[in-house]
Amino acid sequence: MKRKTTRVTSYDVAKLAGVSQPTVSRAFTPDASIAKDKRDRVLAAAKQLHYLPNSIAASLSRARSNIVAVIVGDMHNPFYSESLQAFINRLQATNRQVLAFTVEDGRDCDAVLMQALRYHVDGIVVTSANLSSDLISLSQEVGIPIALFNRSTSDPALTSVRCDSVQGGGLLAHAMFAAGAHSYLIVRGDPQGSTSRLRVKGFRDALAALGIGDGSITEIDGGSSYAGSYRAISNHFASLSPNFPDAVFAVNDIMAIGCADALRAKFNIDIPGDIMLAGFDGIREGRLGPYHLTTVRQPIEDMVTKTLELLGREDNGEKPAAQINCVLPGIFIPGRTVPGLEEIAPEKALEADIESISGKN
Amino acid sequence: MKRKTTRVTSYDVAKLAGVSQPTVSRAFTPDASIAKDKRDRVLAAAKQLHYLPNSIAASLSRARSNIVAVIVGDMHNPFYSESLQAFINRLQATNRQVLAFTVEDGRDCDAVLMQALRYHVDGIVVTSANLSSDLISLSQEVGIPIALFNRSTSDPALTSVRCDSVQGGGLLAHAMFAAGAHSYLIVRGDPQGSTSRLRVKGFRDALAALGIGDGSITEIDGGSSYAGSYRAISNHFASLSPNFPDAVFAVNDIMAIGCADALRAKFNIDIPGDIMLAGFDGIREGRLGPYHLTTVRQPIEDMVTKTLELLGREDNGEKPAAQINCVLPGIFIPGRTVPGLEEIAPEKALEADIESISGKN
DNA sequence: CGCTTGTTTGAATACGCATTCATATAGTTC
DNA sequence: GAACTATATGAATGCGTATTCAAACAAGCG
Repeated sequence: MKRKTTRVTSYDVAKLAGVSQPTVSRAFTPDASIAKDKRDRVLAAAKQLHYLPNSIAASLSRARSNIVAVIVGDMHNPFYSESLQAFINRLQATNRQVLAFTVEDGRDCDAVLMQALRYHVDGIVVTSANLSSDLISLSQEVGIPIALFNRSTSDPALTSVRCDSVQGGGLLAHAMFAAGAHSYLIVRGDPQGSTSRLRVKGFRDALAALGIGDGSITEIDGGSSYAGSYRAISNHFASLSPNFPDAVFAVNDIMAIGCADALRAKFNIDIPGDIMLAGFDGIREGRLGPYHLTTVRQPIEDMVTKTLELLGREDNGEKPAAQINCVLPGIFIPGRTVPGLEEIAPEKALEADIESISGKN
Repeated sequence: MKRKTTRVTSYDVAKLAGVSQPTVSRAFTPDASIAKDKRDRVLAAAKQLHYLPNSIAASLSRARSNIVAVIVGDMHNPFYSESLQAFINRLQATNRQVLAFTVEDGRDCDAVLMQALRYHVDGIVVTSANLSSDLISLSQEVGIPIALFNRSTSDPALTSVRCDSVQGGGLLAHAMFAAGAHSYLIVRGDPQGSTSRLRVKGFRDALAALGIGDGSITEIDGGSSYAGSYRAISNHFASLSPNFPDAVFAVNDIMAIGCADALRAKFNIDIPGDIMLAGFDGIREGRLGPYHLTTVRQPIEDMVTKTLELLGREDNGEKPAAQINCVLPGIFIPGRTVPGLEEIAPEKALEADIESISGKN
């Protein structure tokens, strides 16, 4: 006796409106060839019967689901929940749906990717997760395009969109150097991912060009998380005390925040008075009062735009001749964790920060 | 010449394995009645052909999609992105997918809800959004259950799960009173939603019972956001100066954080030395070093469990006799924004906070 | 008026799987 | 070995839509 609500189908509507089923279908298709009066009759009948076109059936029939899968890796990093949010908003605006997946840290995203493939989604966005080449070729086989978001890849079968980590790292190095830093500490992230590596590279290369030798730069492993960085920098500074570096570069904002909290709580360090600090990503949390992180913002909106454009292009069968690795420049955001950078009046900057944290409410 | 990848179907696999199509279907169904050797043959053939069962087709055939829609209202409040994350994790673990939607602040979620209904999802979770009664009855008509998350409702057609705002508000009132507060400021949230109203009620009722009269309590409107609260409390305090209240209760954590930032930046107020502060929700941001908010945590995991249980129950046709409004108690989290509450050793509390911010990385 | 062009329409069918039902096979019991 | 029972299998069908395709019709033109 389950689900006695016998579904209303397009046939029911057709009967009531005195037309055929295909006509009902056409009535709900924007550019279909159908007489205005018929469409009106159909829509009226549909409303009367509470008819809702079944998108599942439509997907099957059209061999196109209007669904995009978004696989998010590190949901503990606000950058990725901001990204997910951006994807949802954008896709929703173009009448597509988001099938959302998460992958536990370190777990392979293969199982999850498989799920997405089964739904014959129009495309798959993979964020901060490592996928096996088996799955990549499977997706090729099935004909579902995959795009990496904020990850680069050497696999020619994959499209990727990311922010220019090298350039961004360089911007921060220049800022800290200009502010007078002599000795540097780099707090690395996930050694697996390309992102951390490239940011560090950009940072170090720029310092090298400025004449800062390797002897003035130390690297420690912050595990890509708040807690990891908090602990890593605590341990490191404890062993160093009181010979601290002038500047700390954490490869992302959430780690920089962890560093800030640790330095203040455990070593009573003033930022930027005693030590300057920079992050990367431009997450909203970095704009909170106690931080005002100097950072490089990833242009999320543009990256989302580009990602969806590339996915759509592939989906239309336009196989790119060469691999597409779209790299967008990062945007330097002067904060208060590196001295001498207030380009806008402090009060203005504060206002902007406040707005950026919670939209236009 | 689009999409020349002619899909591999169960028929192709059947042919290769030398069985019928239903046998292929059974091979992929866990508890189906099928001989082991056949299943192996089928699975081998499937692998060889890169066959992936088409979940869309299965949904259509089974009249059950294994998809749950989650509609999130205020994505700028981390509580909701944490909730979304919890839903994704939980559903994924039970082999179901999440179709994620967002609703702009203030916009009606009707259009979005309609989309969800069209996909014939198994259930819809609505978070922090207001839906019209038209849509509610439509969902009834179509037979798709809806559950409200962190929202209560008087509509008997709806199921809801939320945290006990009244009890939680009371807990905070007691804590602040015990810490010696005499005059109170309440920063309200969205006047539309029940959540803010009930938290304020719980807070005020408890204070009244403790002998604090209305004359000692002021309310201002914080607009439910960081920026709104920041500005509201700034304006209010500017007009008050220097006669400030002893205690500020913001109806949610993100607002409390906004208050903390404003009080510190604009009035150089020490928390809790000069003024104590409390929030509500238990978001991760509240555990960051500069805040350590005293708050009431919503038991998200339990709430998610309960929500899905209720959705599933309805989906199986078990129409509840009466409306179900599940209310779970909030958990008092002693922080450092109300004095005298460190029940655990400070260092332990700090460790716990650090972990809670970024999982077990 | 005959012809062509263009627009609507409905009959038929495909999409890919799950399920029902009837049949066939293997296994059990007396 | 007959009479059952349990288990496996395949033929046929349904899920609800979109899309052919051909027929019907209206309009435009010489």
